[in-house]
Amino acid sequence: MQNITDIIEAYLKQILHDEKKIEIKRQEIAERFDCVPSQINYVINTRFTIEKGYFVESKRGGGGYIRIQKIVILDSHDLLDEMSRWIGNDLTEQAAEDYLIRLVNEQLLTRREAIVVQSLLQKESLPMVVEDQRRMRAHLMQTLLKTIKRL
Amino acid sequence: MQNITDIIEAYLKQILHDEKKIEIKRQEIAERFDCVPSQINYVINTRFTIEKGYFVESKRGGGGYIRIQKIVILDSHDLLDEMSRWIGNDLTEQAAEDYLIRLVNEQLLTRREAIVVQSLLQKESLPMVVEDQRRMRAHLMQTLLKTIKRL
DNA sequence: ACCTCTCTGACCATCTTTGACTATTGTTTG
DNA sequence: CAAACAATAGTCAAAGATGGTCAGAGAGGT
Repeated sequence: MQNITDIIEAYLKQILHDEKKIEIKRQEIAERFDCVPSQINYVINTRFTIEKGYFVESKRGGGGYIRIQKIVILDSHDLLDEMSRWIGNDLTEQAAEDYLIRLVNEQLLTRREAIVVQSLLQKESLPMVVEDQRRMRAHLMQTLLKTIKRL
Repeated sequence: MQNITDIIEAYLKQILHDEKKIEIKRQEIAERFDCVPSQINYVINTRFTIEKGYFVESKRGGGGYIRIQKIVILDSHDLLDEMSRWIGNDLTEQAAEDYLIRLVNEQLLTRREAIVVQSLLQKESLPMVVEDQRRMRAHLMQTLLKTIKRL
């Protein structure tokens, strides 16, 4: 626990223990721990990832900030990872529908949510040649799986 | 929330909470918050857009004013049609988010649904050049609006 | 030595603030 | 009434204020 990364990590987690969400200014934290600002990005990228159960938002410019909140990781995390692996970067419309049905059955999505997503993944919504469509559909589904983790 | 833009935004919205329409003088507001007049234009252009559900009118010259009102579209079918028209075939990520927030406020989508859709419309989910991205995003949003009608 | 994790800094992206210049409308004057 | 003047608001580009990225240097362990 001697390196700055660990120290900053501990500092932030200690605050998160009390508050369910914190908002920091990158520059301020960097000054407080006497390091370069990008160090804060490193801490966040290695210690506050979605896999570790954190959701991070930020804004640049005047009045900018970095916001971190703890999220609940679903039990079905493994299912999502597996699906992600199965899908890879190619997905047909039928397969997409099957996956969505599965997600609804697992109660990871509501029926309405599945309908919305399905409509966005159907070929009519993806105006491009079929191979691109399938790649695009896979890409969108991958995004969905990631998003579900923080719902 | 220390930047002037957010402060002025909050001030105006707080008034709009009680009055359904406000009329301000640009110079006056600028003085009250000790900023340049064009700052007020910035606030209006970024925080009181049509996507966010505001209608702004103004007049120059003696007795000039800026009038802001919250747009109320009672019939949700009409709202969806209006949005569809506003969007056309070009949509930025920020505008998309604003529309989704609006849909949530109008209770046409749940928060979760909006988050899912937003994640699918963000640039990371649309691997193509920016112009195509915007066209694609508009296309997907149009699909969404159509889908909502039959949910 | 080699590998992995950490740290740094130059450069990039985005949002905000400012001010000079422009456009429009109302009022006064010749 | 037209021209000048006054009073507003709009536009836009540059500067300021943040946060993000990435490649390479540094440090610690095997």
